[in-house]
Amino acid sequence: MIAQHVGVSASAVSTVLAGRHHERRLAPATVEKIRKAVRDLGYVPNIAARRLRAHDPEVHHIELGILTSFEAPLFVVSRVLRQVKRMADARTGPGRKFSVSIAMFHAGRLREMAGLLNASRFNGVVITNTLPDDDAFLAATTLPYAVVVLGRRLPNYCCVLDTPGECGRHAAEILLGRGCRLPVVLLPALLTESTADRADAFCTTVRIRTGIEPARVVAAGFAPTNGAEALRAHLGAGRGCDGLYAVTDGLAIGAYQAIKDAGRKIPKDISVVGVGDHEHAEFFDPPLTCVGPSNEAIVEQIVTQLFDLMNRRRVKPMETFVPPSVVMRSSA
Amino acid sequence: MIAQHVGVSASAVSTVLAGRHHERRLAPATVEKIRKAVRDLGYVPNIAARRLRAHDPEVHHIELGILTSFEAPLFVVSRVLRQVKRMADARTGPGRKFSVSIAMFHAGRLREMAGLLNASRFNGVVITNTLPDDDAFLAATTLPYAVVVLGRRLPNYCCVLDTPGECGRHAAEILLGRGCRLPVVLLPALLTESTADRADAFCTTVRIRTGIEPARVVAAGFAPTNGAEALRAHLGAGRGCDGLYAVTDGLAIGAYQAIKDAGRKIPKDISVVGVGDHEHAEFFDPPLTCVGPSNEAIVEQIVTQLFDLMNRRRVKPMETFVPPSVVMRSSA
DNA sequence: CCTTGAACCTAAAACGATTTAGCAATTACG
DNA sequence: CGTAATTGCTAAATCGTTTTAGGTTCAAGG
Repeated sequence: MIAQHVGVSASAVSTVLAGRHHERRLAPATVEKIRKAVRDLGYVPNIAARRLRAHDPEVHHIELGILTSFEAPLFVVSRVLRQVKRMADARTGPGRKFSVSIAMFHAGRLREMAGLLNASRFNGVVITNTLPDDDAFLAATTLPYAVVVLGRRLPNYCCVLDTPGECGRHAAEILLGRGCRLPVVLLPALLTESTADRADAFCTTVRIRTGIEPARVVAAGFAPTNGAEALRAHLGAGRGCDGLYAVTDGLAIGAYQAIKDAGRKIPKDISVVGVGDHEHAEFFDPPLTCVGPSNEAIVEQIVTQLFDLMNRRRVKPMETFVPPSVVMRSSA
Repeated sequence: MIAQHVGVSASAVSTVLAGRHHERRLAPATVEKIRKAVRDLGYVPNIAARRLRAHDPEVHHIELGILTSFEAPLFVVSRVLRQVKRMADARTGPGRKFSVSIAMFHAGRLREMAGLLNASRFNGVVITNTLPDDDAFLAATTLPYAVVVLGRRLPNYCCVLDTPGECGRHAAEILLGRGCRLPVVLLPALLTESTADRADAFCTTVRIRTGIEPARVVAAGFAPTNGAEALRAHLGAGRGCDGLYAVTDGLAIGAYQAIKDAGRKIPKDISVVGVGDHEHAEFFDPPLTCVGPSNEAIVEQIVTQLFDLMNRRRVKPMETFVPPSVVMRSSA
């Protein structure tokens, strides 16, 4: 304990910090001295020690984390969280409690997250929204606890992701089915593995079916503004578009605005297909047709695997592919 | 350690669980025996103990949490998180690291969150989206660490919230200013302190200015569907509406749909004012005029106060009122 | 002067994991 | 056969806090 360097006491500090100096009859002068020392030294109690000391040996505390990057939207993450919490609640009892939390890392800097390597923060984690650097880090070190990776393929972990190539293919088929001749794909500059896969599969499918190479409109980021800007530039330059696949719903929102501003109608002039990663895709105007991860199925898989790993009912890494869900609404 | 009850070993278990049995030359038979015991007993390592042991005494680890209810949307929460993280990063150095995470509680059951009372989970927290039960709990026990409460008034904590009455008043003035004669407020059945305040202030202002009592349309929940349903019923019953204040953007989204389905135009037939708690209010069609918490200002206040509390530069509870931000867009 | 009680503070154990140093038994080597 | 090396494991220290039991000093009461 730092404070005894200055003051003359040891466990009195604890008493003061807990605000129990009255019942323990510490002299007001001592209390003040301790408070001052605490303030001057910028003392920060060690949470791990407190927790170790405070916990009831009869009850096991299980710590679960959902790890995502700061930059990513929280829609899917929050669904995972709710499902994890549901399963945790079902398994909670006397002698068994869970804490579930969301922890964030700067995209590409997962390795810097404290307690990840030495297993001193979580009993189990779901990791998602990683960038290639993070994937490399994960691939290089097998974390010694329950880990499920969402949306990436890593040989040393349990991975859940939508069937590669399927999203893009379905999206292409929907647009071609509506008779589109000038399909366009709207994608962010910084590609994650899944967005890249969607765009590539889309282009490949269109090329194979029609011989046309779809235009790739690149947005500066994931935000609606970025999507609007990029598509506005494309339409403004007079380059054709009668069908749009936005690899992220955020981009689709922006695209809607650009399309409407250009005086075009959805879906009459331009059909739009999104991905379904936005909470309110159903309430866009018109409601957004989506081809994308089947969130319920994916979340279900993730959580099942996480708990299986923790119970050591499953030990080998495996890849689980979940076929995409197709939700036809009126935008295409 | 549980496993030595069964096996014959003590710290060998640790070795096996860390996967270091090769470098420590444990006999394969022993390893298997330990693995089996671990599996059979459902052993869960104690995170607090690991962390206490693992941490470098030279570096202080500060744990910050954003506590919100499962039921609430994460938009504002994620903004708080990002700002907290930014300030934490600025203060990080050798000898000083931060972890920031979001932890959720079931609305009304904050008291059940582990480690809250005995300060064994966080060095500082921001608490938001509480229900009256949670508020009562907080008011009854002063948590002995840095706490900032967002959106509620509690005498024993630092509270940050938008100026009471202002949001509803501004919203009313905007709608009346557009000449609305039949103002309506759309609100959820389960009222939080802030939504109730918005609705009440709105009604009061309208009544004072015009003598009219606005219709209160009550939605079953916070989701767009709830808003759409409620407003559809209202419009369907032939009850008038030429101006709408939705106390939550989720409800506004639903309202948009109901209004459009009824063949009415926004803002020509019905002006709509929202709150600005949705990430993409700007991209609604038409863009949503918002009167609501000035998120930047509030987040700024929260985070400043949190760090001040942790440094003990501020000790007394205080209420901070942030005037609402008004963002005029085309929906009203 | 001795006893008692109050006031104020401290020593030490405990929480559960990891790791270092080292012990005991066996095998290899000269 | 004696010594050294290897194999396979354990005892004990350690991390930082809280709490229990108890110690010391001083004043009051007899």
